[in-house]
Amino acid sequence: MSMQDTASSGVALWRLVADGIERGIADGRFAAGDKLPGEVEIAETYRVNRHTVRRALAALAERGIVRAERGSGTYVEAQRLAYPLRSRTRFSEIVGADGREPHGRLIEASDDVATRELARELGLKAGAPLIRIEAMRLADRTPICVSTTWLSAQLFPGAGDVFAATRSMTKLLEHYGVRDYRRGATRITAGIVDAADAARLDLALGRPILVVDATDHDLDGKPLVTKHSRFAAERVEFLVENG
Amino acid sequence: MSMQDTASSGVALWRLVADGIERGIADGRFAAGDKLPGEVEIAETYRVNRHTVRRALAALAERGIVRAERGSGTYVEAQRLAYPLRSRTRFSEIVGADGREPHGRLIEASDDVATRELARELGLKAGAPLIRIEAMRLADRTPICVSTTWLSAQLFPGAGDVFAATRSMTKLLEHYGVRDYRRGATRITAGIVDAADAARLDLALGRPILVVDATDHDLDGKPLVTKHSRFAAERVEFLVENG
DNA sequence: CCAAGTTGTCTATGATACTAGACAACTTGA
DNA sequence: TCAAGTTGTCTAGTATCATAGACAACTTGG
Repeated sequence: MSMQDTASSGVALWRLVADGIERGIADGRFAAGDKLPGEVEIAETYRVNRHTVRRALAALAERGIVRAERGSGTYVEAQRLAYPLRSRTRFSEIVGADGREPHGRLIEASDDVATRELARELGLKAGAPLIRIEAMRLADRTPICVSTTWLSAQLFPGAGDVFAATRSMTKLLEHYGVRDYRRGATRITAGIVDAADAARLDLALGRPILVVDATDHDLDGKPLVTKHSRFAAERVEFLVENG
Repeated sequence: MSMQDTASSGVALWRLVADGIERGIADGRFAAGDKLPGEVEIAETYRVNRHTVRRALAALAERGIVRAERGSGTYVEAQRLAYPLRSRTRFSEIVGADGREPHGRLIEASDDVATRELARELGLKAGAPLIRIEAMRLADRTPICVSTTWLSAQLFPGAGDVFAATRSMTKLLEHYGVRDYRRGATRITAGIVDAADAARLDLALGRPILVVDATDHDLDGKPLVTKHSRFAAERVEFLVENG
């Protein structure tokens, strides 16, 4: 990359610096509100030009993770999104309650057939036609999670197009006459982001994710959709209420 | 990166292609000796210029993973290094037996103090002075593992310098009069490569590693060194003899 | 031998990445 | 008020990244 590199790795220097700083924030070395070291000092620790540091900080500022104040310093903005797990969980409401702006984005919609596990979750027979929606959710400009959602193709024909238009699962269900729904049991595990999700979540390489599997039901308890979501672990914390 | 990218990710296109191909090899989609698709076909599947594919293949060839034959095609060279786990395990012998050239490289040597666990492994008291050696091992030009080795600073004064000169743990021990040694119990687990090791192992992002913890003893059973090694899982397979 | 398909090499162009130095604009604390 | 430290902006030069097209050199199968 730079002149000094003996062999280019294919990863830009500014990205390495940005990942390093983001990691420092994720690890708690820099807390929300903290002042980062000066650009010159960061440049010295990473042994790069100050402009390269500025590129890295600009990328972080673009995502709302840090905020530069001229003459004063650069400060950490990032805060983990508090994500309460209740039976009535709406992404847009959670993000809005945090004072941030929710966004949805469709990655891909395709036809699929139910595996035995999916069929059990959705109360269908194995092999039943499904619609698979791959989507992404952001708070302000920071990607929060990628999720794969399956719905019955018979109950929700053309669901992919509806989601593309509304970019909201709640509105999609409304479109088919579902006025309210509840989340059933939620399974949470952890893992490491794979290459595809890393690119989508704009996540530093090799970082942990929270994996959430859940099925939403209507008020009669009939399964509507089942989801497999991957959250950037460093950008969210799940809150489980006791009692 | 490219003109078509809306936002540059900081990772070069050729690196994404190279990682994709290496992943294909690691996953077994391309076996050793197989012919890869033609450069034009690869360029189409990744939607990049043929020259970008050539850059990716050159990087893989540089590491001995593929081999190009003019007029014919590009073939997979990579083969997992068979790594027998015996009480008498010498990296250089294993690699040599595979017809490849072993290399050692010192990353860092520093002073350290024994944690309770390290002290127990080495038969010392907690807080005892240690020397910590961070080293890397390669077969031909492919990195195989990164390992952290701890030795007693009292038994092996200046061990860091000796390792830097000899680049071999066996020779280091010989330097202090240890003629032979045996490996004790070996603990194997798996994990995901962290950012630092990923860079050192030149490993595609988010890939699994084999984690090996072991302590070497002299012939009287006295602990000499204890190691924490991280192997690129896709480049090695451990062989455990039964009986 | 020939045609098709492969890798190797060349030239060319434009966009990015990184470094370097200088100075402006601003904040903070003494 | 002033000096020191901070971020913001500008110009400039070199190297890398990626694309594009053309053709050479070679292998393979018929």
